[in-house]
Amino acid sequence: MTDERTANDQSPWMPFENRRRARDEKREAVLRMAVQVFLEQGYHRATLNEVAERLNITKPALYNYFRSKDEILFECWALGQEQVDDLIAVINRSRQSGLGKLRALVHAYAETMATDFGASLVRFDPRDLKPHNAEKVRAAKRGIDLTFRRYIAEGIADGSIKPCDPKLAAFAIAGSLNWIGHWYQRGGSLTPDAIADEFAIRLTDGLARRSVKKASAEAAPAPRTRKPTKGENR
Amino acid sequence: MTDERTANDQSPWMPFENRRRARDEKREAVLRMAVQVFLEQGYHRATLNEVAERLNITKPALYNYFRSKDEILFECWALGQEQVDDLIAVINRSRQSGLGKLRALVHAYAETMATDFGASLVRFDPRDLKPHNAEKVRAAKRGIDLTFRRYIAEGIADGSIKPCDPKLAAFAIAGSLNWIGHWYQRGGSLTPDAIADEFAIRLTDGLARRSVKKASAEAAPAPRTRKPTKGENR
Amino acid sequence: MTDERTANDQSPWMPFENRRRARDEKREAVLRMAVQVFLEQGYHRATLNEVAERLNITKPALYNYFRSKDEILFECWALGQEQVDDLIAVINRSRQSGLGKLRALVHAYAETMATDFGASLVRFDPRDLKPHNAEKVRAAKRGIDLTFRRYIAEGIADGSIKPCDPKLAAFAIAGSLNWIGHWYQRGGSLTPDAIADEFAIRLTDGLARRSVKKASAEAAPAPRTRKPTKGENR
Amino acid sequence: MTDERTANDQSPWMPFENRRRARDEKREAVLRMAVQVFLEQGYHRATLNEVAERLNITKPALYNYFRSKDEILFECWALGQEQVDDLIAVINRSRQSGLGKLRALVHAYAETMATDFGASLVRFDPRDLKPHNAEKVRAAKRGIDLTFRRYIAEGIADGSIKPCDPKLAAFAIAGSLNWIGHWYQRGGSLTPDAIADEFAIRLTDGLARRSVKKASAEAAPAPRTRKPTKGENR
DNA sequence: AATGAATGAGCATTCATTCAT
DNA sequence: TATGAATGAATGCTCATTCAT
Repeated sequence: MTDERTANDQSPWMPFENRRRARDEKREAVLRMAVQVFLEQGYHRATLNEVAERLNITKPALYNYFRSKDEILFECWALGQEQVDDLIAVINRSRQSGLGKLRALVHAYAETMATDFGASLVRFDPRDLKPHNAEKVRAAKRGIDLTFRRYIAEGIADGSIKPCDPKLAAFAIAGSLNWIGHWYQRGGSLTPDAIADEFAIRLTDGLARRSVKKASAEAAPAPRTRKPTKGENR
Repeated sequence: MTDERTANDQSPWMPFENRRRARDEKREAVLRMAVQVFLEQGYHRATLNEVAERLNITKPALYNYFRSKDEILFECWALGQEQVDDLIAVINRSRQSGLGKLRALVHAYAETMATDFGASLVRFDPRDLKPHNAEKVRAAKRGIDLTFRRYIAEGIADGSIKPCDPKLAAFAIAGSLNWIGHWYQRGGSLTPDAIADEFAIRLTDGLARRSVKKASAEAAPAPRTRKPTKGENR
Repeated sequence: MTDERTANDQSPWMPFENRRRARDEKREAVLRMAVQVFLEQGYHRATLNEVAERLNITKPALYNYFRSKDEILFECWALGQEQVDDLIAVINRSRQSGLGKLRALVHAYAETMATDFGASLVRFDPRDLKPHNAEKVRAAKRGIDLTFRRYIAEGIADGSIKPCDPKLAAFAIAGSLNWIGHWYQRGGSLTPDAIADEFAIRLTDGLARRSVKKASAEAAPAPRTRKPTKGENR
Repeated sequence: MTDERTANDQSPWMPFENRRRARDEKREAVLRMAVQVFLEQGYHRATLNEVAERLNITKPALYNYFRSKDEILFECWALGQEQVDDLIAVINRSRQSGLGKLRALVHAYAETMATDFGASLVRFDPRDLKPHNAEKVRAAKRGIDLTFRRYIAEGIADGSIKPCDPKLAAFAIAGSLNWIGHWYQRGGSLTPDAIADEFAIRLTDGLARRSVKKASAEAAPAPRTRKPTKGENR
């Protein structure tokens, strides 16, 4: 923590840059500690004192970086959301069948759920946020849900996924994944990657026109289709 | 103590019975209102005042029926757990394949998740309870999880379920189901029964040695998506 | 509780008398239990529920006999005060020297302090009473104090007591005695009578123109320290 | 408050010192006010609000210095106990006969009883404390009692005190002294010093092998520790 | 940028007391 | 007379937030 400070004193050329970097680093450090404490104890039972103490600072110091406890909560969520947004963006850019995209999303999302910020997406309660932010959260959740549905619809359209109700299928899959955020614990017998692998298969196998096992046994190349326009999914 | 009272009246055991029944009814009314408020606002944001006011009584009156806020929380959970215990007991007594039991459990559990007390099983935080009760909750959760795994293992043993890791499969299924407690809202477009039907198929189809569709296609020429005869699932 | 009731029903001839007697007996029973609980736990920590439960009745039942908790407290005190008043009345009527009266008072007061109602004289706080009653208590306390002083003054006048400041002497003696109410416990190694004997000597010996020891040594060749015939002390 | 700032510029280690001192001073101020309110109204009737308001702060501010109401009570008691411990330590170090030590203790203890913190030793109820602290209090009380007994026993051994039962003698003396804490009021006609003088003589005269009066009459220089003149009061 | 101190708002809980039965 | 139920009043305590330094 004091490292940046000293660094700052030693490099007077870019004091501003350094300061801002130091500030951002501290901000992040707060979030990393906060998300941990919030997950560990629950948002309401967790106190800012606890967060501050673990950072070896005092409570009011937190207010240099955040305006309120719920803003901290929101930022924790936002970091997790950012991860998901990125991961969706990558998949969106990829050229795969609907099933392929769905599997990629399941895999990546499962891994995310095993991180602190990822878990914060499903273990924090939007009602603890200011209405303004709560709405952002709800919108983002809807967005993720729609992405699941879209991939499924794409898969149905391109024949990689058996016809089904995308809405309920998405709920089922998302439920399994979100639940990871509740039961996964670091240091358990399962690595996030293993979980992700397993879920990517299991959750989509029932939907696949050809199950993974059979498909790979037959060595049939994954059916590829064009990417349908968004309008088509809806 | 109440003997003179009862003896005094005409129906010796009625008044006492009546009193006790009235008391139990009120206790339950409190729980029904409390679970509603707790789900609606979240345990910490909800105040006993709110619960009491909605019941047209005053806060201290609640203490005639419960010793503390967290005891109310626990009792809400307990009512939900009771439902699940009952439902598992019934399935345990039934003579079905592992797959059959699993499907029956999925169906019944899904329906339970759509009730207030059912949702309280997954939306309340055991850490809000006294250690004593928190442990009971955790034990019960473990119990449910083990039931899922057991049915799967049975299914693998009797050939109705494809070989797989019961632990992860159980997590995946339970996750989907538990998530219902988070998104289901009364008055939505989906009835609990419809959800339960759909989940019973979808979540188990991937595990079944023969998928529902194929199996029914072979057995009966009526390809059903949504609503198979209930008898079939169970 | 029901005993009086039945007795009442069986002897319809004097129902009124019986009722009143029963009522008074219950009233006293309440006071005996209350003083015990109050002493044991302290007035504020003690609840009427506790008192009632130990009597196998319910809290509101107490209100048939007393108007308020502090009235119970006052009545406990009053019973103790009555004892002291009686005991002073007896001594006042006796024909003794001032020293003799003082010793008699010390002895009797010490014994009283070892009773529940006696202890209530010094262990309850008048500020817990309604102003009306608090004033009665204070007046009575002053009365006792004045009695001590009067006996001392009488003793000085009649030569049985060495000249001294009656006020401070009374304080010193009363203090020792009152303190008994704080430390005495039933079942301890000292009997109330033994304590009373000892205090009667010790607290007055310093005041006596002739100490007990010397006096008795002159009168009788049996030097006694601990246990003179009761008659002698009084 | 501005003091630290100025001091800060001049002496680097001052501000911390100053802060701590300021804090300690405030803590003490709280205790001084609290003991006053507690004595005045009784612990249970006194509210932290009252204490805070008299200090021109708000209730929660008190929690910067103490963890709970009963901790404040305990600290009040502790300050008084400290005084007594010190005073006993001094007497223990002195070279006097048992009688001399006893008289010194009586005198000093009497004076202490006329202070707020001294009175708190006997007017607060250990049962209002957490078990942990209550035990400390009881142990300390036993310690004081034993000190009285020890001095008496020493006196008997060295011949300065007439043979007697140290236990009861200690009770009698301590009772008189403790009672001071109940009746003494600032602004009364008696000064603490006068009371102490009087009690030191009166309470020990009965025990002395030679009474003060006689002894001084015989021209034996009274072995005095604390307070020579004022013979008039005696 | 950081801190000690203070505050305001809120909430669970307790308990004497009342009342209808 | 006794009870179950309900209430009002009060209070200790917590904690996010602010402010002067």
